[in-house]
Amino acid sequence: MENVRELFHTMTKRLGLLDRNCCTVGEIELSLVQSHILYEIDRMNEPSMQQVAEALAIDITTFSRQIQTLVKMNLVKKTPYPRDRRVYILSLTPEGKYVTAKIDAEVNEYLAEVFSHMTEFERETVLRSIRLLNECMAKSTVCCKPLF
Amino acid sequence: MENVRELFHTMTKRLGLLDRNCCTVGEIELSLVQSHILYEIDRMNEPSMQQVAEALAIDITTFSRQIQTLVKMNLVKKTPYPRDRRVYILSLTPEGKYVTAKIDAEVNEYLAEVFSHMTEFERETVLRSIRLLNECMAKSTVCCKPLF
DNA sequence: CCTTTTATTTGCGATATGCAAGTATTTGTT
DNA sequence: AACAAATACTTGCATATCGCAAATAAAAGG
Repeated sequence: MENVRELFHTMTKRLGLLDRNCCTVGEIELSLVQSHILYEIDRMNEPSMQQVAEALAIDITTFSRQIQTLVKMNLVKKTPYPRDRRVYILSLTPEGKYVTAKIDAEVNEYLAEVFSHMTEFERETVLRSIRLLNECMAKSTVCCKPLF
Repeated sequence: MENVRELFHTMTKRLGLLDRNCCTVGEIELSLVQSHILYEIDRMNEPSMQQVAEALAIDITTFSRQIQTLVKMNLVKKTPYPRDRRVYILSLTPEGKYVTAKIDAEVNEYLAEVFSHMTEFERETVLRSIRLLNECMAKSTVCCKPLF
């Protein structure tokens, strides 16, 4: 059996690099973490602070401060939750939505470029493989368990 | 076409989580970055500072300081390169080798657990897919280009 | 010999991090 | 109702990380 870790190491390294290209939209400079936060808020349904922080496995205190920054940048809105006033619901402002959509488009463009080096069949196989891998990681007892 | 980014987002998130479990060996606490540095030094052939920093796409100044820390921890050795005295060759100390091997074993164990949820055929397919993906990312003009 | 380039280090200011502790609110108990 | 315990979030603080600009030191090119 060849070195499986090597394979994963290379992949994560390259995905990381790919990721880093995707954090500037016009005037706005985002850190990687911030772009992930925007992505998660967009994806989740009226999430609370806790929920997003947990989904991204970010410490809640760090997360709290990141959100403060994003609110100041006018990308995220914090709405008090009427049924439980300890809770804040997070959402994207119109500007936040715009930025998130831009980043999403850019990432997808990058990925399309990567996939352009494959045949249609290979592309299907790779995507199916990633889907399967995600499922199996979700099943794993080692990581990810409480978070997804 | 479904959302490809979603797939990659989930995968990188989970790989990141998996990674985070792998940075403590006995008394020694490593950051994620530090464990990647050890891995690269181990893998490369008598690399210089530059080479490792570049392979990991870490800023050279940050890298310099990380190496100082790892040298203090007695995990990495810096050897002056006789042919060019500006250069330092990096290598692992016996302790560094031990720690790196331990981490490697742990990661492989985690991966084996993830793969245990697949059939042999699926496992082969997934590994082949990752290999292909790595190749295509290396070919990509968007990222990774000067680095690998 | 002197200018330029290259490899690495240091100064510094801006963030990011996470633990401990604090505030505010809700929930559970009697 | 009253109060202890739990929960959601924020702030203080000490530490770590980041990357640009500048410094140092050595090599390479004229």
